[in-house]
Amino acid sequence: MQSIFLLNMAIDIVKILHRHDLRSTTARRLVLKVLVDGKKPLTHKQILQRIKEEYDSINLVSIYRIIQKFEELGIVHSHSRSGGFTLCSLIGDSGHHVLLSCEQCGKVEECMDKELCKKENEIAKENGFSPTSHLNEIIGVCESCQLCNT
Amino acid sequence: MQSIFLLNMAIDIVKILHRHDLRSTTARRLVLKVLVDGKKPLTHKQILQRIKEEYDSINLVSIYRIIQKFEELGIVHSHSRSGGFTLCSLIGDSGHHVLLSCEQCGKVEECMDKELCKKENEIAKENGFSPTSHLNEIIGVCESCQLCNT
DNA sequence: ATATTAAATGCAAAAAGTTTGCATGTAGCT
DNA sequence: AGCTACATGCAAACTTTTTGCATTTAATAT
Repeated sequence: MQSIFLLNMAIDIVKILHRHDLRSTTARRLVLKVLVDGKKPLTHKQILQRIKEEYDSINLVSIYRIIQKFEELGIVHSHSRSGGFTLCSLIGDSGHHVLLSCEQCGKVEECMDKELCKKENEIAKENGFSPTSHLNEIIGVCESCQLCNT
Repeated sequence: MQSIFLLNMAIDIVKILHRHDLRSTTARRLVLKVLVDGKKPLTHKQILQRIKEEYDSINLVSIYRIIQKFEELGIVHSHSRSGGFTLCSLIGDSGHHVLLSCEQCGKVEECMDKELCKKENEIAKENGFSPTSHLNEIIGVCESCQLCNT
């Protein structure tokens, strides 16, 4: 795999990797770049597709391993969903991940909410749990599908 | 498959099925009974195991189909989790499902919370979503594992 | 620059979960 | 009891995810 595109890759990407004591490999840079640019949760396959379209080909297995590593280090969250796929999203510092998934068009959006996070920590506490992370999914019908239905 | 145990099966089970216009088959009664008795989320395989242990053998495929049907009718929720398995739990009328899963011992508890439900509906509304259901998972360390760690 | 070494990747194949097609069996009804 | 539509079992397909091993590569020292 070549690294032609390394030059115009945001420096942050490499920084993030080094900050976590990760070797800055081409595959890792690409996965991270796609997640940053994507600005929304992606499945492993989608990550692969985007990398293929925009850059070069890498192996799906590597994406699994990279995501796993990123997750261990707290760089991404992966969220298993019914239907047999898993969404991966960057962990920001803006609070708590909530997935809004439309049961009609299948679109998945993501939003953040700090209050929800707080509330969940309370629930954890009430049950004797020491929380490390949360996952939320709200299933419903999105705005555009609601309009179509009328 | 015999129906020896049909006699001492709570009448509610059959009622629930009929209320949803479902044929009261042995397999469905067993799945429902195990979920009711279990009082906690179970995977498809766990449901199968319990049925095998306590009653008779049925096919895993049937469990998948039964759970799918139950889910369509709003009798159960299934919650995909990282690690490649899906938990099925009865939908009660006590509010909102929250899974508390311990990352050390793997134990999964379930609790209900109406406020969380309300908060999530607000979030959905803010994002133009018309919510139909929610899923929550709080990952952390349970009480007993915390004690072991000290 | 080159060599070294531990770590990361690619490939193939296995493993696990889930779905599908089809023949058979059964619940609910007459 | 017989009919019919629906449910189940079985085998096999399909999808996602994991694993083992040989090869390649990043980071470091020479």
